[in-house]
Amino acid sequence: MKPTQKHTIHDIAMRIGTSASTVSAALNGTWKARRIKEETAQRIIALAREMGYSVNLQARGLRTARSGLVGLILPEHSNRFFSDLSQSFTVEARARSQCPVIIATARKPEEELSTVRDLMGYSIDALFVAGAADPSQISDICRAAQLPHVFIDQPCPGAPSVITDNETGARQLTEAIIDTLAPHSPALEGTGREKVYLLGGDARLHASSRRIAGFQSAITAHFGKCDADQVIACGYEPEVAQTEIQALYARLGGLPAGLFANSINVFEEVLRFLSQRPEIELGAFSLGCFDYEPYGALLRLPVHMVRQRHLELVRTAWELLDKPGSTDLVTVPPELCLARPRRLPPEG
Amino acid sequence: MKPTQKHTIHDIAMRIGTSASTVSAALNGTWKARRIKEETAQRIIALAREMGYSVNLQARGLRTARSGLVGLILPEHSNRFFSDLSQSFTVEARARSQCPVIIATARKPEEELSTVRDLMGYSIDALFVAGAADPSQISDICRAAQLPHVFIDQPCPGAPSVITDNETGARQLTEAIIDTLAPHSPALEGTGREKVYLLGGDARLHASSRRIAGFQSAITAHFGKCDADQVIACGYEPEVAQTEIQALYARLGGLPAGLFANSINVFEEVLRFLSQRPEIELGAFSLGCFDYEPYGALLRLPVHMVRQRHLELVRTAWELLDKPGSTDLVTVPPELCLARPRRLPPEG
DNA sequence: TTGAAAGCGCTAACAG
DNA sequence: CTGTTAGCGCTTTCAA
Repeated sequence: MKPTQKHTIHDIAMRIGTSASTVSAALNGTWKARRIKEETAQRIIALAREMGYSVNLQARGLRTARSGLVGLILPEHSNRFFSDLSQSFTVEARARSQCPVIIATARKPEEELSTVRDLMGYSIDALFVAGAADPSQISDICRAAQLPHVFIDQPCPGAPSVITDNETGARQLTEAIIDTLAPHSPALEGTGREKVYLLGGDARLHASSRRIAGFQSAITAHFGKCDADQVIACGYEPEVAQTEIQALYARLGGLPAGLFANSINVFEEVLRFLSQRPEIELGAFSLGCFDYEPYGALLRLPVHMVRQRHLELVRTAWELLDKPGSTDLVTVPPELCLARPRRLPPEG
Repeated sequence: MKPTQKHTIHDIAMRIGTSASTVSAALNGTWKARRIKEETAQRIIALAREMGYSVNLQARGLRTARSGLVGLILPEHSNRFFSDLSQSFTVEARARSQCPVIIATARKPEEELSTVRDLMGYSIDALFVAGAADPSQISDICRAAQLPHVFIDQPCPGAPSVITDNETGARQLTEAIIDTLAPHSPALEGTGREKVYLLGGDARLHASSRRIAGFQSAITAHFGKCDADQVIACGYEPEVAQTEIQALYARLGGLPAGLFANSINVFEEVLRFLSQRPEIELGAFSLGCFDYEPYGALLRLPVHMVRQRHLELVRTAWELLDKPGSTDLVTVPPELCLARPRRLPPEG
């Protein structure tokens, strides 16, 4: 109960009357292989516990050229998806008796690189990279240092990557939006208000382009065509999204039949806009979000959501690491979270 | 551009034609103090960069008995407050050129302790503990190992702690709820529906008890008294909170004039309940939440919120660490996030 | 202005 | 079954 000073294996060796290497073996579990007498091992272990001894992992790491640390870099902590990832990563790391080191790099390429270098200085055993701004440079550095690494969410050409199946997810989400469309109203025909729109995202990015493809395929399957104006890939900036939703509303002279919000930020802006509209308008509006936010389920307006399977992503990433040399791009289907049906029609 | 193998200061020393100690000094910044010729230092630095060299921090740490790592343990990542804390902690750590190691311990005391021991094995330079389930044991271990540590959010007697000023925050939140109460309706007098209630939390916990005190003081100041039944400290379990809100509604025969949700979980249950009520009932309902959730501002119902100042908490914690031996309990006032006034009366 | 040498605490041959 | 020895890569006296 009072491990006042830092003890070393030598202290223990001395008190037991044995050598440091025996103590080391007893304490790190290799004693069976080293044919240490069971009783000796137990005595050592018992004393160590009594003294409150704990190994110096820096020393061990220096000697073994490993560290027991596994890194995860991600853009930010304050984001549901990434904090879910952190959670899963922590659980999986500990299950493998590794110590997770999670660092947010603010979507800045330079910060990503310097963080990677930092982590390499600590001899981390592996690096996970989620949502990287600059995947290939990171991969270059890791490869040069022979550091096993894997990308999550944002893939890297030539390096093992695991991402969500954006196209399938988008198709399913679009179908759900279509399924909850209000009954067809001839009055709206030709106004553009009878259509479903996709808002947000950057068509040049891998993820967005797949989502757009999924959206278009579902729309075409159901309506026979998908007009160019139904895809508003205006990026991820909240201000821009807000402007666009307002513009769309003005152009159509009201809400469209349905909307596919292509990211949590965009969704937030849509809600902000909707919170200013009279409830009556929402009655015939079908909304979906490609991202997950539990509060979405608490709105009075039903919202379909797509949720990335963070645990699956992390587990798959670890598996990719286990078969070295792989440059696979693995895809994990997301989870579709359907809104419960509307309970309270606007007329109360 | 191709740092293929791991280099050491000896490699550099050899190629420059100098000694390892000179290289070491040149690279770690002590070269001025060691009176190394500027030109030598620069040549070393240039070559190191060219070779893509990076120090082995485990070796440095072993030698110096430090590590450059600072730990933060917290209950979970998937929680707005804690992920905000992680974010601030990361920024502050990097500003001090330390490497943040953030680990979630699932509110399990054993996991907290084993994580602390793990981290101590890596010779972390300091430990931050947020929302600990078992503060005093953690503090004991740290003190025994002479590891500087500080508690955030959940204080520890006898150890430096920084927490939010719960009483003031609760008083302000209650006042905000009172300020937005619907005009007094004589019909409700005596039914209990004219009162404001506090729901959730555990009166035995430090934080809850301060919040209850703040609530009662604001209520008493305004109404002249605060009945015992106005405080429903039913814990943090969502199921229980859901039951309680339903029971309250049944008992009063409708929504009360106002409600103080004493945690994010409880708030979520309140919203879940409200999402099932017709909008017309919400017109005369005043809601506040002691916690912050950005989606709260996107609801059609105005919600007042109290937000802990995560950056302030982290900064203050770091300051406490800088004046060693302190066992202060420092309090940081929270931020009151007032709902914008109701824009859309129920009649649309 | 610099180099040599010792050693941080541990592990892993290699001898016994 | 166990002890001795030789480092892992770095920092830090101490001498020169």
